[in-house]
Amino acid sequence: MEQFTAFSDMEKRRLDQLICADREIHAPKEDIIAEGAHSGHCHVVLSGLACRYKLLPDGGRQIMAFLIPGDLCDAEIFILKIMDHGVAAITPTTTALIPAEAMKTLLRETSSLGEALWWGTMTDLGVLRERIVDEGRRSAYVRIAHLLYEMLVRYRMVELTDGNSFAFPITQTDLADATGLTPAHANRMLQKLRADGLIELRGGVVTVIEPDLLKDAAQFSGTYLHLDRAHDRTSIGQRAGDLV
Amino acid sequence: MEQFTAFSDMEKRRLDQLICADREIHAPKEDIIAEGAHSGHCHVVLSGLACRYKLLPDGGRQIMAFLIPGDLCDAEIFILKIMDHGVAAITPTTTALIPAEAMKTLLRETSSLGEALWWGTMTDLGVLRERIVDEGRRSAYVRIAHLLYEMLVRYRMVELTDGNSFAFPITQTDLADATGLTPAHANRMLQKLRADGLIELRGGVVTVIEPDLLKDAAQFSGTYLHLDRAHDRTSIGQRAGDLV
DNA sequence: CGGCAGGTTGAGCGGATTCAAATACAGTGG
DNA sequence: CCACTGTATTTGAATCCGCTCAACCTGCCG
Repeated sequence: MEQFTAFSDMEKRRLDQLICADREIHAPKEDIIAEGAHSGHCHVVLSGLACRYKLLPDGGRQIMAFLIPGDLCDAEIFILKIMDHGVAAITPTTTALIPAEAMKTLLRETSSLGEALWWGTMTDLGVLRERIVDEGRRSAYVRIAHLLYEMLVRYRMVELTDGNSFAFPITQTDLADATGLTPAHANRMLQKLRADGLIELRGGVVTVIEPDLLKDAAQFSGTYLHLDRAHDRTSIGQRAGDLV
Repeated sequence: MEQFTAFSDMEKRRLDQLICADREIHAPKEDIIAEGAHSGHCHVVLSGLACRYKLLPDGGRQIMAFLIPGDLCDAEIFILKIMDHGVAAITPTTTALIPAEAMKTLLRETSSLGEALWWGTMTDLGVLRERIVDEGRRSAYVRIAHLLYEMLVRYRMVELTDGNSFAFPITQTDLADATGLTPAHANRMLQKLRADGLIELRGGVVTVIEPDLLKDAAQFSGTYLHLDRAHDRTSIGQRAGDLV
């Protein structure tokens, strides 16, 4: 959230306080929030990797978003009765629980935090729209490239990259579920990306060998991530803004 | 927005006041807001039909959402610098302009309106996620059925249906751009829907002949529209909730 | 050592695309 | 009232991307 605006010390302290209060640890494949659930608190990912997903009548699964540290799992809990989708851990994941009440009052009191939450939600909308473009109009090869490049940018934002490498330990089945492909085809496209020398993929670590070429291959334009408001770009995760 | 919660008379008056202040009329194919733009006010659709879209380098177009009366075109204008996508009129469309300032102060003053805006945004997120499932995992036939059924429900919410008919004068090219298909194939699937006796389509008016069958064919589950909060369902557009 | 999950590979199929031409249709001006 | 024009819809045939479904391989863990 701090991408959007600088927080005052007091605001930071309040956030820390909320985050430290209560935590959960989730094992891989475990639901953090199930579809149809309504809990009294909000989950924030502190470490690990999770995903939003929906199951289909025919047994298929569609992953709609990956959640990395700093992401809010269920902002809708403020307002809506039930979750219209599930959130599951992919790797072991720790989350902080913030009471919905606390969140609501927080929004009323301070405007910085409220605006930051709006920014996060608006950015989520942008990411979803981009994914629709992906699945609607881009080829399998481009889709995978796009997903990987987007994850590189997002991991940079939270300073979880090592150069052009980042830990992204998803199975190819997950990748397929996220891109709307079959595992077999996702595999072939992944191989092509490697053969083209754009990326490397070993032991759950993605290394982008040619960021510029990958960006081109992905037809990536980062405006939808709205990093332009970053208050101090030089300090933000090795300048994620340079990638967009 | 009134789907979510009843407004007080004062709140209604304030809304009316804002909406009456300033208006725009847009011709078909005209941009209401262009990609990359940033205006100082928010657009609300009063009549007509518009769409969110993105253009692709290869000349293709992806429609990400249809906007019907009552929908907000550019909620992001509060927070974000620029639009990451465009909004264009499909039929002649009138919009009300609300100064971003007025909107911001409105949110701080009254909590009902603020929550309603959150509800609208959260619902938008849900609709986008459902579209991702659509394009990722559903066949062309199901996709078209789903889109049409969703529009039936949404038009009911704003009481713009006549029985199971509603005016939805989009071209098949638009339909194809929205579903991620080619016009030729969209046409064929549309014909199949008609041949199967599920819908009728004449002069820009969609008539759903067999709502239940269409819903099944669409694999539709309306939870993502979050109509459960409707404060007085019997009064809401011929009970749109009954369709979900 | 066996079991299992994930990754890789191949052959054949089919849904959706491409591209083209034919047809319907509404609006316009003669 | 009818040609004329441009746009939208319909149809056909060939092609291709991505799917299906199967077998096979690899590494890891008990």
